[in-house]
Amino acid sequence: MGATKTDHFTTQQNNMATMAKAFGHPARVAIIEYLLKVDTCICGDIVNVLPLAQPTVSQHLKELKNAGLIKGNIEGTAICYCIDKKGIEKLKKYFTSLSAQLTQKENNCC
Amino acid sequence: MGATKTDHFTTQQNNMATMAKAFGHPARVAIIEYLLKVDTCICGDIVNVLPLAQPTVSQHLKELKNAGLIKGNIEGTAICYCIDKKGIEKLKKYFTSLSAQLTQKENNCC
DNA sequence: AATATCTATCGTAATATTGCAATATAAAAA
DNA sequence: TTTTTATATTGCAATATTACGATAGATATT
Repeated sequence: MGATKTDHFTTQQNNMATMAKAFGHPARVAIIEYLLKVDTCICGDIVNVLPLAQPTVSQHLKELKNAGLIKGNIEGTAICYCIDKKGIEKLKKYFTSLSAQLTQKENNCC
Repeated sequence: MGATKTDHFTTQQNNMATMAKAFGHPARVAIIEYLLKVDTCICGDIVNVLPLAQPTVSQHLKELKNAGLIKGNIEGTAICYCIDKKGIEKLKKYFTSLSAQLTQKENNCC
């Protein structure tokens, strides 16, 4: 085996997993944090900032894009990448909800 | 190759990636959601709830534990698993912060 | 047109993950 | 003590991920 059994879980669960998975690599965390830091969206310098080769960075960007965490527009010869707020918002809402439910429960037997 | 280059990123970035990665599988999302749903912490029935074999579930539980997302106490013959609030809280804070920073910026060129 | 620049894709090697059967471990019940 | 019950570990096969060199495509610049 080796393939995830996505069929057996709900769409929501799979969606959450996909987004979280995209965040599950330090390089992609670094990319998001860099995109947040820089003022402009013209982000042709991501490769220079990361300690990884250009094809590797390109691959990570693709995954972030597929997960709905960043958007990419063609801007002349360069590509303009920026964070997709919707994706971050979904993650925020999910964990905020989890946290709130936990506080309500207070079943701390552990 | 194939191994993540953790050395080149900050501890915080690696920590975030580790926690997010633990959430990056629908079975583990389902486990967290189940632990949240049930009232008690005595969770010997996780295996019966999931569409996966016992060793597979055990492995997923181990990963969630290593990532600091659940806690496990020995409770006689069964093991008492429950959510580790600290972990969820960290994720919540991180994404809440990201979201807040995004709202402040408003540099929506995309 | 030729060149330079930026990004994507392909191909491939190294490593990690997923999943399960078989087995081990440990405590409760008989 | 033997058996049952619950969970962990081991070993292995299938698949996915990570990383990069080589190369392709597309737009600026000369």
